Amino acid sequence: MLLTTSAEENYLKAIFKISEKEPGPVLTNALAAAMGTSAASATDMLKRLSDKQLVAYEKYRGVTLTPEGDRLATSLIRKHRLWEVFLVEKLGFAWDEVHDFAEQLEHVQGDNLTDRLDDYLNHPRFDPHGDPIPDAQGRWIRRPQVRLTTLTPGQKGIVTGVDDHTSPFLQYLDELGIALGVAIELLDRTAYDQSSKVRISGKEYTLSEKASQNLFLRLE
Amino acid sequence: MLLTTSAEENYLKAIFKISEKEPGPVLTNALAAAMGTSAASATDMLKRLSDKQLVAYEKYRGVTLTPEGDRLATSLIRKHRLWEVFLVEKLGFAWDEVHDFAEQLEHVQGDNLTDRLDDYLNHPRFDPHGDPIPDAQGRWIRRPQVRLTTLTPGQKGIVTGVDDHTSPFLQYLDELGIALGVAIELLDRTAYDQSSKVRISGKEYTLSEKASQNLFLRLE
DNA sequence: AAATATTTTTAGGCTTGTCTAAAAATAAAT
DNA sequence: ATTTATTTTTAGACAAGCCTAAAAATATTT
Repeated sequence: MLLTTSAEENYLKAIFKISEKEPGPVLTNALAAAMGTSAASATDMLKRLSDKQLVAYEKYRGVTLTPEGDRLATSLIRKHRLWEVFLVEKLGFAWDEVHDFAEQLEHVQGDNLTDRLDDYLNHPRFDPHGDPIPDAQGRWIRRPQVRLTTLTPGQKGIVTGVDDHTSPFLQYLDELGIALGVAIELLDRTAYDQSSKVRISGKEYTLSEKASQNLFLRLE
Repeated sequence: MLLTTSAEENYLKAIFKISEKEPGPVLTNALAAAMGTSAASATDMLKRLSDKQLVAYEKYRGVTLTPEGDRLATSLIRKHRLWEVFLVEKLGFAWDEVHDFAEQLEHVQGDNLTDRLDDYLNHPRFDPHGDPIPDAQGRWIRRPQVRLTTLTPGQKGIVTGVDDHTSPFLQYLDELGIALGVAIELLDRTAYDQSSKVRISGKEYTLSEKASQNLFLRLE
């Protein structure tokens, strides 16, 4: 069994998430930016993670996760998302309040806690933001979903996720009545600023390009 | 708002617990022993806690909690015990499995988490080991309870708590069918080794003085 | 009251994780 | 192909939390 600190785990998660978006090795600067630290600190940590065989790191060439590092990062995401489900479903927090708690809870160590939590929550497959929760074997469910910006006027979709987990965005969605499972019809796209005219349960709204970019939908 | 690290919080809790048992200021060696660190490390930490006004520390004279330190320690014990209730009641862990998890969970920071957890658990007043859970205002419920070693033969009691939270003891109690709420009658005390002959739901057992010492009962 | 024993603190070091500034390597541009 | 710009690494520092060994303070004996 391998011991990891919270700091190491956070770096692993960041490497995982950057790798998801961009192919190829993760560069030091990108990692430092994601972690809110200096490039020097990132280099430092990469050496430690490399010593622990959690990443494959080549000087000046960037870093990738080893199978073990990938397994660990996946497990952290699983834990984070399961705790988010707990906080929303059981403790009644709003979807914009749970991130910081989950960020701490995901580092709690010990046998079986995650799987028991998973059982207790009835094996949820998506977290309160619509993100998939890997199962105990690290398997992911990928749903076909597209950004609102890719729809053509007249198309309809069901909200399945968000690509911005910050409070201001989530609270803005709350105000508009946008939540997971809500149906949205794209009425028109304004040529000037690419904003979206949409219909949500009968009412019409205008969403900026930025907001539209951060909304994932399953097409009807 | 005051920021504390997990290490600081653990020292505060240790000071609180030693203060509960012995009157007067807590001495450096006692604290170091409780924390499993050296006296030098304890001195080091006492300076930090003193700077943060969480303890009143006088060189060579020992340490006491300030009102703020007491408030914080109480809150940590509240959090620890609420999480233990969660782990046992909701996740189905045994009473000997939850300590290490709760030790980590008690350090999770953020507004309202504890009170929401308390609501969700229906404001339990005792944890799975029978220890009282302070309320949101830091008020304690003290129950009249005595050790099995103080009973005279013929007296009966209901198990209300344990004074040893380690797995070996708790599992031993499981084997004997001793749990919170179970009735025990002291039949006899062996003069030679002070062991207790007891009756538990019809069956007779012998408990060592050590085990008897660690069992709390409410007299019938 | 002086000597001895115990407790506590100080001094100096180590690791983790951070920083800034300088050096080195790589990439881009002329 | 050199120069210039960018990225990355190294070097040296610092705080938190721990250590051991030595010094200082307090307590106990004689």
